[in-house]
Amino acid sequence: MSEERRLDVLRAIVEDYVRTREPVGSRILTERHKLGVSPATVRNDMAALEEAGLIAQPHTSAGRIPTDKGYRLFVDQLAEVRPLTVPQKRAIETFLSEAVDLDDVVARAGRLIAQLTGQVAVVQYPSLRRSGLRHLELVPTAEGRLLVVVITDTGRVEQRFLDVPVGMDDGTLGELRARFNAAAAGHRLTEIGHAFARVTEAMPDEHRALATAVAEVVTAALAEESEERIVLTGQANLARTGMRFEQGLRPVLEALEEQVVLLGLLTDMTDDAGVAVSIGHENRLAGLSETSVVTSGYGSSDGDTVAILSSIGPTRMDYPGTIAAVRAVARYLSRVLPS
Amino acid sequence: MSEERRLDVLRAIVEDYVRTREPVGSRILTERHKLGVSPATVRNDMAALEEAGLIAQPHTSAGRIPTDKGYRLFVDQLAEVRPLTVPQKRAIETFLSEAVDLDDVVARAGRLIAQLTGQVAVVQYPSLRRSGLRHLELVPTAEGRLLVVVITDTGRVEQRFLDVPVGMDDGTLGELRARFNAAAAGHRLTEIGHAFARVTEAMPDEHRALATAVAEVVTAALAEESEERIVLTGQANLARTGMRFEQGLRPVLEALEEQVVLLGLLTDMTDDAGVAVSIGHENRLAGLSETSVVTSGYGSSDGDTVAILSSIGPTRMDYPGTIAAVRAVARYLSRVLPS
DNA sequence: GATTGGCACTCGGTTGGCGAGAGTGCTGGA
DNA sequence: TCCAGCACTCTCGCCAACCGAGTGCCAATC
Repeated sequence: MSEERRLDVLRAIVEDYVRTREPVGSRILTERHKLGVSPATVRNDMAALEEAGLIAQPHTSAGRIPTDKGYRLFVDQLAEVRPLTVPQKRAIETFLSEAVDLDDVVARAGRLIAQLTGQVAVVQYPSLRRSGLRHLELVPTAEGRLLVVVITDTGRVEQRFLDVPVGMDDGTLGELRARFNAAAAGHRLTEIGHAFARVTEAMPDEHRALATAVAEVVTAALAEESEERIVLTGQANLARTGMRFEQGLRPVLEALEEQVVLLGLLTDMTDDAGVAVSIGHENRLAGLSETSVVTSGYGSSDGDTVAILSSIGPTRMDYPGTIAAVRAVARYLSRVLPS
Repeated sequence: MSEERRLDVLRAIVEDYVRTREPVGSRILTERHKLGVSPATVRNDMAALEEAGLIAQPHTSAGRIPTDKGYRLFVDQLAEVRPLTVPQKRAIETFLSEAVDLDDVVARAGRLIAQLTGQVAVVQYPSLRRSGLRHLELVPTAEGRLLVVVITDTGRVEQRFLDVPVGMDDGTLGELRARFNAAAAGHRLTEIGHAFARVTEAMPDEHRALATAVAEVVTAALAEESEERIVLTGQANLARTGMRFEQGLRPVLEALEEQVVLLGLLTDMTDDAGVAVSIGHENRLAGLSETSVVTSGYGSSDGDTVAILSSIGPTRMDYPGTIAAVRAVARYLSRVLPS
């Protein structure tokens, strides 16, 4: 009993099931794939594969479908890389380069992945970690409310509201802004705290509280780690024919709305710059136990993974195609994004 | 045949159908509502209502369900306002006031509406129209790429990428930034164009092109009308039991992803500061023909509608409750947002 | 020993028929 | 104008029977 042929059978099962979405039996298998053996032989192999936990049958007298473990083996050893077509690549490049600002780049990347894979795309924004302060702006809004705008040297912009005690005037604000900006110029995050402290100390007593509050907000914004935003695209794809889940769409949609948890899942998965795949129950999120997640970090110039983009679909997904799409978009993204 | 009772019957049908989600017949109607007449009489009224196109029966020998026209009449004349409970109001207030920045306010408003109505919330961001320039920042990113950050005096922040010819240095950028900021100070949008023109003219020849490009991007960003972003929340609610649509979720999800069209729908609907309801086929979007949209603008201090928030659910929705929720959140939002 | 053909068995899905229940429209009487 | 009664219609759920696909096993063959 050839071990190699058994894997051929597994590959055939996965490919057929992904395509037809129906349990595949021994007869059809021999008809559609040139295995060179009879159905009976395939049946024996199938029995062995089932013994190994790689395939299962939904009920007696139905064909076999791959288990999570089966998909795992397929992805790790059996799947062949299927590069995108040249037109596809070109489309990615032009579409991304037309982006008008940072948010737009991210949104477009999401749309690309959703389109290419026919699934849901999840893109996680660059985080602020290790950012320096480029500029600080203070904008009074409603009474007693101040909008603090922080621009980092990586090009990220953060906004924060601040409740301020009454009795501040434009002049004070202008002075405060000028001093903070001067103090922060060229400093890294770690040093900004000290620089700001010196500024607040130098302020006249009546404005000290305000200055401290602003300093706090700014450093908090810079240090904030959870300030990673998530963008979802292509949720309509969930309703496409063939996206049927045993448990229905509900757990999936709910899981996708749990942005914080989702974020954790993505960051945990993405080990380095490569593409990672998490299959079915491998996902910690219960709602995603019928789905697989394909992620890739896109790195900054210094090799660190600053953000993640991914595609989520049923475990019965086209893994080679999805992996190729995610990887391609990630690569182009690394090129376009600010270092 | 009393006209008044006929409307009572319609109201009873709408309320019952919304609650039970099942066609309602004459017998049950007389049992659950104190109409003071017999089923037979109700049947006559029902026949009249059906004649008027206000109700319909899915098939013979089934109860009646309201038509779009029936819902319209219900909303316009029959529905009683049902104010939120005090705890609900308090929850809205605290939750919104905890927002940390502008994006957060919008996100929280969406979550509130989704939660309160159990439907999908759509929030449209403030547009930039008529904004003045507060500050301009230029951040070099990847080679040949410049990030232009525009902060308006309404507290909105916009980012744009700009491809620049090689051969610019930090000094030039700094000077450019300083000059533009000085030129824009205190000017309204209409005047900024002229101010910028003077700046570019005054620049040395070798930097004139760069200056012109920046000026263009900034004015474009300020003038941009389509720069209205949309945030969706609570899509998981679509999968809740009882959100069944004849045509399935697909057209709905697809319509929700068509952000541009959706935006058009919302802006068309929202006439002024009040709450507007669009029912079923009244929506121009075919995908939303089984849904109703409840919108409210939230206004700036000068009374203009700057943005819109809305709740989308099946035509068979709890109109009084949804209207109350949307209106309440809109009101609190107007209070918190920058003028 | 691996492979194969044959065969009995299992089981899910489909079809068709039947009865119950709900609701209507209509008619005649109060 | 309202109401009670009655015949009619249609959907839904249920049950039984049937069909087909697929399996597992066994004995024969290469």
